[in-house]
Amino acid sequence: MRHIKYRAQIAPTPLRRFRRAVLKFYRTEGRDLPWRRTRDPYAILVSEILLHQTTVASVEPVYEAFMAQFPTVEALASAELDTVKAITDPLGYKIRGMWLWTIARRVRTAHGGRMPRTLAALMDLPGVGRYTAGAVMSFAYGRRAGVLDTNVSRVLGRFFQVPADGTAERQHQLWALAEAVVPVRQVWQFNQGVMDFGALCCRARQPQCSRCPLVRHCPAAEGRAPRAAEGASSSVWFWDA
DNA sequence: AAAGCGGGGCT
DNA sequence: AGCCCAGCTTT
Repeated sequence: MRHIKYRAQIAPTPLRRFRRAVLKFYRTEGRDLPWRRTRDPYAILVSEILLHQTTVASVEPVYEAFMAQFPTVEALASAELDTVKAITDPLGYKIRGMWLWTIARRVRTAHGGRMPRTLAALMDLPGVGRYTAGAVMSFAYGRRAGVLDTNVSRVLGRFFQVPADGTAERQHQLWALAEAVVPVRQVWQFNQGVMDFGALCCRARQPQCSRCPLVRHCPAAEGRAPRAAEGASSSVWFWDA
């Protein structure tokens, strides 16, 4: 077997349980964020780039200001770079203003003014990696693409017991999982939900296991709460396909 | 595989 | 003082 791609195979029960819990979590506790009120791929992309290694609370006002001043990709393409950077620089990672401006100009010149519609075309844009491209595919276009950010990495790593070494192999496994767990329906709600679940419940520090719907089935919650007596292990394995 | 980007928030 | 934050690009 040549050119083998890893695929994650997850036992059906933990997978379904995980999906159900995430979707319910989003219905009941999901955050109301400005970039969740639109399906405009341009607006989604702007939000995602501003959110790189930056907290939601910091991004919110900047996103509002950015969209007010540059409501369309054409508006951004026609703007002076300095006016863009004036808005985005305070967030840090100051290259992002240049990225957004360059993206807009490239969309105008190379894509006829329309946002790219495929994962590959999106990833070809400066500052757009696999996460951001997947976010646009699922949040703007409703496509079944995986998203792996710091939240999803932590949640999947814990629940599906991916060893927390900093290796490329771990990243590989996490990406395979991130794509495998996305349900066929309710892609948007699920991907938003995993991130909310990670941000609000399965947090990096002081995870809220006591109010976690999955605590009885989570290997990482050992000692934090009673485990289910049987069938609790979320077996995950990988093989060449 | 590792470094660099970066300011803000929270412990 | 240290860790974390809806990552990506460059050595």
